[in-house]
Amino acid sequence: MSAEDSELTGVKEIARRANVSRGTVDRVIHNRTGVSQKTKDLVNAIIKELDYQPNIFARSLASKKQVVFAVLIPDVSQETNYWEAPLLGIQEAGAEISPYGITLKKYLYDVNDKNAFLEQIASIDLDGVQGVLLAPSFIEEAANFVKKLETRKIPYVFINSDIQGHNSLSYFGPDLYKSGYLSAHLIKYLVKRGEEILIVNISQEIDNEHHLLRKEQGFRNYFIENKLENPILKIDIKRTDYAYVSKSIQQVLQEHQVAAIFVTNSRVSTVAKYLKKTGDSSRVLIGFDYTKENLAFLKAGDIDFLICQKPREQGYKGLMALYQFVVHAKTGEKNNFMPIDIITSENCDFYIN
Amino acid sequence: MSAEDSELTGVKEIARRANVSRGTVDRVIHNRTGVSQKTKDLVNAIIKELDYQPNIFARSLASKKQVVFAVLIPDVSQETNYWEAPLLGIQEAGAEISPYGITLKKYLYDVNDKNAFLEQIASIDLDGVQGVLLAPSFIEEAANFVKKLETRKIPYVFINSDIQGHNSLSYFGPDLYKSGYLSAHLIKYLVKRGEEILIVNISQEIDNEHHLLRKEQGFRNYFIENKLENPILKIDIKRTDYAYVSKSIQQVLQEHQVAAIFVTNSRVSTVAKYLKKTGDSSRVLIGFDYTKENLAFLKAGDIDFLICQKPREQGYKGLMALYQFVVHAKTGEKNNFMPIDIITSENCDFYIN
DNA sequence: CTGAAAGCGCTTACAG
DNA sequence: CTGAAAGCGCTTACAG
Repeated sequence: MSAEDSELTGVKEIARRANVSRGTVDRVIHNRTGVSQKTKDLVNAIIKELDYQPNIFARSLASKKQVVFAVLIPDVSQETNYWEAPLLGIQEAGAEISPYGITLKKYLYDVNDKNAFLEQIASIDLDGVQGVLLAPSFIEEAANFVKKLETRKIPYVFINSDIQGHNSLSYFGPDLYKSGYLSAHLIKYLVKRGEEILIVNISQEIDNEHHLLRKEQGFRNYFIENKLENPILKIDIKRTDYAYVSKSIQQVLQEHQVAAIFVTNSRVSTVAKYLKKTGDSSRVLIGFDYTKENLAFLKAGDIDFLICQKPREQGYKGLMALYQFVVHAKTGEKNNFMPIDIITSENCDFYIN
Repeated sequence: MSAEDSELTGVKEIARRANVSRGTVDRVIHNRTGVSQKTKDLVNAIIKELDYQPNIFARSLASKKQVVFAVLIPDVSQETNYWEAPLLGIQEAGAEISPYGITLKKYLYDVNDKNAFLEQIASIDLDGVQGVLLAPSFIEEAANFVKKLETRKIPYVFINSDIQGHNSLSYFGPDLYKSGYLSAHLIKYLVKRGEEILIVNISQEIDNEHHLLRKEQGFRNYFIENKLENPILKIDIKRTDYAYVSKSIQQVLQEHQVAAIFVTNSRVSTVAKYLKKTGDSSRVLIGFDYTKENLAFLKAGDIDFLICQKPREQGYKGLMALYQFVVHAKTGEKNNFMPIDIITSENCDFYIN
């Protein structure tokens, strides 16, 4: 029995059937050069017929090659500790898979500095990298980078936001459209008929394909689909410092009677800070992310709702997906949208990323 | 360099230093019999000195032994599909670790039938089991079982609820006290001063150490700590069928002016069904778990809040903890309390276990 | 383009 | 109580 079983599987059996050596089978399996097309075809046919699954224990034992994954995400900044959470998830997954010979190389960049992003990309030595986990903060630049990865056949996974039309292994992050849509749903409960609503995009990078705009679109479409007639204003603020943001907000609020403000990212704390200063807390304020700044304003009642989308889990699952693919040749779902958690001052103490 | 490195590690090096064979080192590592105390001590000292970490690839390649985990949880019943979620998480983790030679054996029991629980326990062949994941639904019986596991040195992990004072490897589930506490916090917002509140425990098993009582305690303590003067009634219903539950509820509601009802488990749908039938929707109703029955009543407005505690994740993480310990000798946190998610009709469509 | 042999770091019989 | 040898299923050099 067991002798029979063992004959029916493994490189040895493939070699026996193909009448070649195990070395040659190995060459075919790993797509190495130096095998005649004829032998290659034969071996591949047998591999298929046997539904051969390599023994990953034997493989990693024999090949002392280390698998290296590059991680390209924003650094924690003074303005926000948002990226602490994905990094934590990445480190958690990294610790879990380190016994299998996987090493991480981290490339952290300033989310407000496109050049820093490009510099980090340039500093990655792709020769030694079997996979990349990245947050494509700068869309055009990230798109160029992943094109390079594709030609080199290096798999990559997006977290936090994705770039549509690219061939990533998978994506772990919000369904941007839906989070905007849900925000609108929440705000609907809190404004009266006809009251004005303000959408605020705060980012140095706002262009046609930016992901904030996909949230905005979801938000607007909720009102359209539900035939709600509240006027929707919007303002794009292209600097993130408090002075600039507060001035911009002040201006709009002077000119309009705004009942609710929807900030499309974690910068909501900057707006909250301004509103708190004016002492006017009559407006509803909704934004994103469980950062420590936002949390303080949420607890103080200056922010009404925070929408969170499992930043830790994005990092954890993103890296695991890369591992499953590279080491076990397993592919999961391509798009993995995180749940949309609604955090209020009531449940915030119990929230876990 | 590399020759030097390889000399400094592994069984081979330990054997060399101890002046014994690799076989003997192996015997010591696995605590097998047939080694003199002197040799044992010497080898152990060297293992410690070298901080020896076995190569799990080589180990599983050489030892064709399969690792088996037993999973002992309730079956999905007609009354509730709650246990679908933990099972899903367990299967997910099972698929992830199956390449490492881990097999699961599932023992599902009827949550209303203590004998079924005992029968399943009896049918587990502990000789072939390296770890157990269990939900200790029947406390005394489960306690006896884990005592047996302890004498046999088989590690076990609790999910969903734990038994205090036992030496489980870890626990993944709610902080029962806190979920009761948070429920009280929510209800506080929804009742007026002095209005009566009803606590409902529905379970065939309600005794002094039952976990529903820990929720009740958290609930009561919130009111005490915050010096709220709402009268709190409570009723223990020891059968789970609709006819019996509805009659019990009817009786209390006839005698008391109840403004809010807190059901301490997923049976809240049974209460919702009754209230819906009476056509009286003036009372606030809070309960637990994202079952399909509860969800329907939540959407219809018959249940106001559901508290959920990541049932899928409990299963997933519980099994992974067992794996990490048995295969990698890694121990994590002992108590892993799940976040307390508040589900309303607004966000229920976006909830993920 | 291909094969034969050694080796990865363990465990498993078997022999004494 | 202990050791020498073979083997797990792959990959890696080396030789031709």
